[in-house]
Amino acid sequence: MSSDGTRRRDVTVADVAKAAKVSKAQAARALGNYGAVSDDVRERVLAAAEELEYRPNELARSMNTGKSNTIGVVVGDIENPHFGLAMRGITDTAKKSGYNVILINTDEERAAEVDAVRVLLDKRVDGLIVAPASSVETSHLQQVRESGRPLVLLDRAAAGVDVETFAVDMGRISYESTLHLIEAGHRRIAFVSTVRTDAPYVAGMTLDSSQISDRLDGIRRAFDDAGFPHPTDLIRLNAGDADSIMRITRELLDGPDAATAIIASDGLIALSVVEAIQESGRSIPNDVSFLMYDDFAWTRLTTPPLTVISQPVYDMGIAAASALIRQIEGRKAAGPGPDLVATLIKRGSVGAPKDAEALLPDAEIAGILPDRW
Amino acid sequence: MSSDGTRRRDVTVADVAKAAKVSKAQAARALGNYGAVSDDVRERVLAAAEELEYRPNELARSMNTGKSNTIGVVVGDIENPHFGLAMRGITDTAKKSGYNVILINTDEERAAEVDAVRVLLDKRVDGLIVAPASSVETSHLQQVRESGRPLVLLDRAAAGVDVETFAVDMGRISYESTLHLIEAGHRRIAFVSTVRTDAPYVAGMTLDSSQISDRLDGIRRAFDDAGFPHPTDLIRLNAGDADSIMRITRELLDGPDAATAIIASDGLIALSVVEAIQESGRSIPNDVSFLMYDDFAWTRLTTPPLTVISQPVYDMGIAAASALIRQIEGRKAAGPGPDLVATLIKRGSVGAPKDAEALLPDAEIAGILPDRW
DNA sequence: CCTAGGATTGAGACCGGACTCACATCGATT
DNA sequence: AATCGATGTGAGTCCGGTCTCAATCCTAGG
Repeated sequence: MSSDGTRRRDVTVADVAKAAKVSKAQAARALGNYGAVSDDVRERVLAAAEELEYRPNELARSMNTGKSNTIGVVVGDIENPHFGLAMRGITDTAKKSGYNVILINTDEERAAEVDAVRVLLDKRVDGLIVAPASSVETSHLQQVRESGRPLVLLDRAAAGVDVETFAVDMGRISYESTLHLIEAGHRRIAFVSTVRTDAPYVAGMTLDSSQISDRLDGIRRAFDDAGFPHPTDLIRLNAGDADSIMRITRELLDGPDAATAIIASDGLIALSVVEAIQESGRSIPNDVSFLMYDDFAWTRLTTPPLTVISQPVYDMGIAAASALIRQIEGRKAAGPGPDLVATLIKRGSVGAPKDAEALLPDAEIAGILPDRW
Repeated sequence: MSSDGTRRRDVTVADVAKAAKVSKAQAARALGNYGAVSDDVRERVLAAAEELEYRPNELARSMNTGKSNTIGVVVGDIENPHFGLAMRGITDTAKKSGYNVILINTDEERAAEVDAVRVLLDKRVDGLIVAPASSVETSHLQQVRESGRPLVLLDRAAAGVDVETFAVDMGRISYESTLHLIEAGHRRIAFVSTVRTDAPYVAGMTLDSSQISDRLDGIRRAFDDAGFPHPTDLIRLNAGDADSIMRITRELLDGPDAATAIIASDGLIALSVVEAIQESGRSIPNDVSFLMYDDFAWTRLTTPPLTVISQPVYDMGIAAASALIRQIEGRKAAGPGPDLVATLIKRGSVGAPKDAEALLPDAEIAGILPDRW
């Protein structure tokens, strides 16, 4: 056991003061390094503190400074390396400025998120970084706003919550990527996401995730601009666990009207989609083309290496934390934040569809492609 | 900006009490759900609280209960999915029991870890889960012990720190895996780890990481039992970033005495090793066999899928958090914890070495293999 | 030598809850 | 009707710091 007889009560300033034979106020001043303290007193206090192994109680300190030097982070799933990396950016930045991080995982459940936000507010964090599970039901975030506590959003925007948001322009990159697929000859392009919806997808509908809405918009615009109909039957939302994703993938690839290309909405989905493709005996990109969000290191290791949409996740974490801390400390924004742009990294998983003879790299498509391509 | 004129000072029990026309004590009782309160008072107080949107200040509460309902977690690298998953186990478990988690990343730096522990102690966390960067220099962990605050170790043991530790038996699984490679015909088996050492490796030396020491012991024992000399020249520690790992891998595969099999000490190392192998134009397992720690989903996606050592990381997180919370709440261990055993999952990345004609599946080896193989 | 003004210092209030203690209140018991 | 135990209740203390304020100490200028 630990007990060496004495049940060690924490050493407080009062104890140090007594040992140094000064008033509590003086001891506190010497320890806290504020106010006026004579060298003599300071020395005695510091010596006593050392001797007694005094450690300040941050809780008490926070109580009357009103600052906890802690920021709360609410994400859907840290198990997802996407958030793991963002988290890294956040903690690295926080540490540099002397802040700690309380992390709460919501499993992408709004109820859990509401709870998380409340708990963090109750714990008097100095500010919050939230990756909102829903971009629509955001009353709890508005409440944060009203509480006056700084708030910053990560990864996704939230309707009616006018705060700094650190996310990439999904519409743009989605458009660009879809065009890339269309240019390769694909018309039957599927999109698989775990975002939950009650109603089936229709163009322009409001989804719980602004991110996904934006991506779908990008896809639609690409098809529109290319002059082809957008195959909305291939939009698969509500993809849940690994099994369900694999099932969906098999469905997508079966039948006369099968998809010729699949876009996976995140790294976790990608794993199951690729696994299902491989299991079905199909090859990428000969039988199916594949494109995914997030450039994880392992995407270079598959055969062929995967074409991905790289997002500056670590930088997003840094930017979010920096901005939050700036707000906490009441400083004005020095300038526009860093450009958080996603880029399409073309590797080997996108090729021409099998029935490629049906199409040609027509001027019609080439015409709409930006010059830099 | 946010100010609607009033600089909203937090609503306190005193405010609620006044609004409900009762004493502060009564309001506190009604709100905190303790002591004796008449129905009438309770109703009025709760109504007033609702009206004023009262929220308790957890800091204040923690101050005089001495409980913060927060546990501190110190890991080397949250970006590493290994810890991401463990973290998930921890947060899931903590949430169930009403605890929050403060996460600190140490970058595997001991100084940062010492700091982290101190900060968390100062913040009066109720307990700590640490994945110690060093299994040797553990004075800061002993101090935690002395402070009387519950402590639990994750992933790695620490010398002189007698607390519950949740890690798999690395010696056993390393032995088993090495035997698997030896049985396949390998004699030149390399091991790549990022663990830092000053001196070059010699058998039995003390490393900063008990985990790696145990693995190396396992390898050595396997070679001993199989009756072959352990090629210590292929033990590569101090592997740093991706570039350095790739360089090391190339060295390992070059020359007349090249390695015929490589064991990667974790998922991050594995990525670079495999990339280097592929880049060098070699194929797995025809030119090199490969084995790695941690069964990440992507390891099934490479060609061939990789043979891995699966660790119950999520369960380790759960077990660690459960045990810690049990200690915090002063309960005795109900029984032995769950068995945290690693298993070798044989997939396609281990084959016979190229010069396989030199050897045969001799009885000598078969003899030492456990029956269940 | 005297005094103004800055440097030191200690007492005590305060942050926002939890909790102790002494003092009602009240129905039930005998 | 007097008594007793079980509630109810409010005043006030405490947790461990920060910070205000008035008092005291010095030292240099006059």
